Amino acid sequence: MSVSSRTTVAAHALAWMALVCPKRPDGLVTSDQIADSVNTNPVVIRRTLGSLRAAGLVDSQRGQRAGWRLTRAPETITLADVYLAVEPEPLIALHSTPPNQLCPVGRGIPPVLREAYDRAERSMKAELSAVTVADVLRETMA
Amino acid sequence: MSVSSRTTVAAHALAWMALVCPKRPDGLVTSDQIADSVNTNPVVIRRTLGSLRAAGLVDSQRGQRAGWRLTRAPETITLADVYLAVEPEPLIALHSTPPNQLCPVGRGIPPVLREAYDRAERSMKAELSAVTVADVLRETMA
DNA sequence: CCTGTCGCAACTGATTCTGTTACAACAGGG
DNA sequence: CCCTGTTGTAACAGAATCAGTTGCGACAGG
Repeated sequence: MSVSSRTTVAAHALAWMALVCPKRPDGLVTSDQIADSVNTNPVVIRRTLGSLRAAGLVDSQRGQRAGWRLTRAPETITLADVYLAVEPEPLIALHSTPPNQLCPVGRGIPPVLREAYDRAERSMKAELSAVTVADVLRETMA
Repeated sequence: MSVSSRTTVAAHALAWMALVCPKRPDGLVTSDQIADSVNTNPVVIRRTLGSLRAAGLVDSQRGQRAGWRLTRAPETITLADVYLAVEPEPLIALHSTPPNQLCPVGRGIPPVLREAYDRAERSMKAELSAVTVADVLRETMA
């Protein structure tokens, strides 16, 4: 199975905010407006941006002047930051039920695979960290 | 979401075969025996090994002398080969429904993200290709 | 013909994801 | 002090996928 599309939705939302927020007097955009570009439901956007807020990438206001805002310059937000904020699970899953502990392979293999998987995941994240939201927006508009 | 445990099941099966097959006169093991080490159902093993057979990593015989056998030395089978054989999907999914084509971000962002994701996936596979089934078995038995 | 295993289809229950509805909480404007 | 528009969040639906299971035909040797 693939990793869910949450990273894509989050990256899209951030790129759109990087484009639009500077044009607004208060720098705020609503989940409805973002949802219109991503073509999904505002609640999906609020859920995803909620994870990004927990990671410190955006913040939100309630009330009459409600909306969302970037807390960092788009040049300083990488796709690795986005991925980390919305995908807490390890990239590759181990056994769904523990293997046979009476077998030396079943007993010994989980940590070995875990370590190899973790190296692979770190390598993937390193590649993602080479691309910023500003890069994504620039290439998107080109 | 995480990538499914199929890679883990496949790697476990191959490591177990690398350990056990040499001890058998005909070099064959059954899906039942592998399932006992992985602690799952033989049909799950046959499904997974079926993908590995399609990738040329193992083969199988039917009839009275039925069973499975490695077609390559474990030193030449990497975790990238295993992953490739059992996980056809791209690592990170794009939008589940196409974004708004009337928005420049919605129109332009999918290929930009796709390319960044593909670089990340290649980097992950490169790391996986540094580990062979023989490595996994050796570290598992240590 | 008998036996043991593969091959494969079909089904189940659990899980997860995306999308949706509903509504309270909130903050400012009038 | 109410009105408004948005966030925050719970709850639910439908679809997809996964791991596991059952059943049975296909097959190849003894």
